[in-house]
Amino acid sequence: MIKELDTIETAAGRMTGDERRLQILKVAINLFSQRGFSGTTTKEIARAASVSEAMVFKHFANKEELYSAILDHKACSRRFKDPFEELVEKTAAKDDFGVFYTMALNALDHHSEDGGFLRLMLHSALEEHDLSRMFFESFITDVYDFLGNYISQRQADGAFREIEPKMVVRSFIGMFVHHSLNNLLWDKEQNLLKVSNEEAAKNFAEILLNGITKK
Amino acid sequence: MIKELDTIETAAGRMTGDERRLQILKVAINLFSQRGFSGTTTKEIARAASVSEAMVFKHFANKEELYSAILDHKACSRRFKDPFEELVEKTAAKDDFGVFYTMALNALDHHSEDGGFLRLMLHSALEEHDLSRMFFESFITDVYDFLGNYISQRQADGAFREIEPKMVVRSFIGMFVHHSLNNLLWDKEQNLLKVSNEEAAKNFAEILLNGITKK
DNA sequence: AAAATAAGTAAGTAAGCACTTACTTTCTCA
DNA sequence: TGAGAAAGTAAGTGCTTACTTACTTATTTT
Repeated sequence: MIKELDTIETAAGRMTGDERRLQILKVAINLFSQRGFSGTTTKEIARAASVSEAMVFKHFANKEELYSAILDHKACSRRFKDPFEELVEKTAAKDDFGVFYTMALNALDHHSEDGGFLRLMLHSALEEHDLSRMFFESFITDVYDFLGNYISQRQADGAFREIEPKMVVRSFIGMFVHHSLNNLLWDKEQNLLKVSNEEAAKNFAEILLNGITKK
Repeated sequence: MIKELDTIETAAGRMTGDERRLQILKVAINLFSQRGFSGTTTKEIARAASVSEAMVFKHFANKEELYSAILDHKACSRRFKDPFEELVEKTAAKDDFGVFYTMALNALDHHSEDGGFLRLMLHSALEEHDLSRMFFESFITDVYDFLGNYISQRQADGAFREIEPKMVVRSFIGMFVHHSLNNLLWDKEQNLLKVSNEEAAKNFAEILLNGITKK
């Protein structure tokens, strides 16, 4: 909302084509995440990027293509694979708390750093755009596989109770995603519940682990 | 999507003012929940209600007021209080599983019966409309109080571990809300995870209860 | 059955939308 | 240094939007 200005990195002035393209893209990401696709006008995008509307259409054939470009940008630029790297050691060490804590904390930090990301995902899911569908198919299914496999393995070890692993994954993801959604949409001032991401991650991991370990 | 026709209750024909008003409102709720506020045109609403656009504006001064009317309608018509009644007995009986199971199942059933409700809430939250803010302030805070108090009480009984009750409530709500969101937005065909509401509610309640009871 | 009232519409209006055209300014390098 | 290329714009285009006006039809009331 007040962010409109700081996205325009170096005031105005002439840029190279690639610079301008990227700048328009970033401005668009910002606006789409705030107002959604149909709620954002190309005029607003141009204004926020301090260029004429014609420049927007020089770089992107139409509004729809701008939206698709966001998909490429977010999909490429995001380190959607590396949170796993950190987790692989912890799974190897069978550090149950470490696995769940790290997973939750990474997600919570990502969500609070880049609130626009969640908003964008929600908007595109509601508008039934490809953006969230592709994210879901490429990333979320991986998370379910990764965590699901770990849980199965620990069940085989006799460490965890017998429950459908996917139900466990869904429960856990639900905890921190819903927490981020609350902070982003309904309880921005955190009147209802104010905790650090570390504290939240710790609580979520503890509840879940106690919930699934054998006594 | 295919629903457009069955909302028009008795084909066309002349209606009384109140009947027509309600019919337009229902049609609007349907469309707003699918496409959001800025994604829905007054022309579409009129078409879906088989009346002229002028009729829409005879009953609602402007598009904004239509949105507000939805708030009144949903807030009044909903039995936002009675899920508690069922819970009160269970809390009185200190039936821990019953409390959490019933809460989850009620919510899950409500969400799958009326998918439009969740979509409407999300749209209005993203668009920063009053609809979801009022729902949050009137209903969600009550849930936190109700469940939070129960948890505190059971902690005093020595039945539950010492954790911030509100963190427990958030964890639990997260489980089933996220589950509904998944079924509604990302995994409609339930390829990733297919369970009945009863099964899901049972699992959520068990995980949470084991997660917070003293050993 | 005439007068009054309420339900309904066809055909607008001005502003806003995504997108284009025709043109100017600034940079680059042979 | 000057020609070609790329960055930039002002001022449109036709269509869609939320909303209105001036009128017609059906139902009640007396």
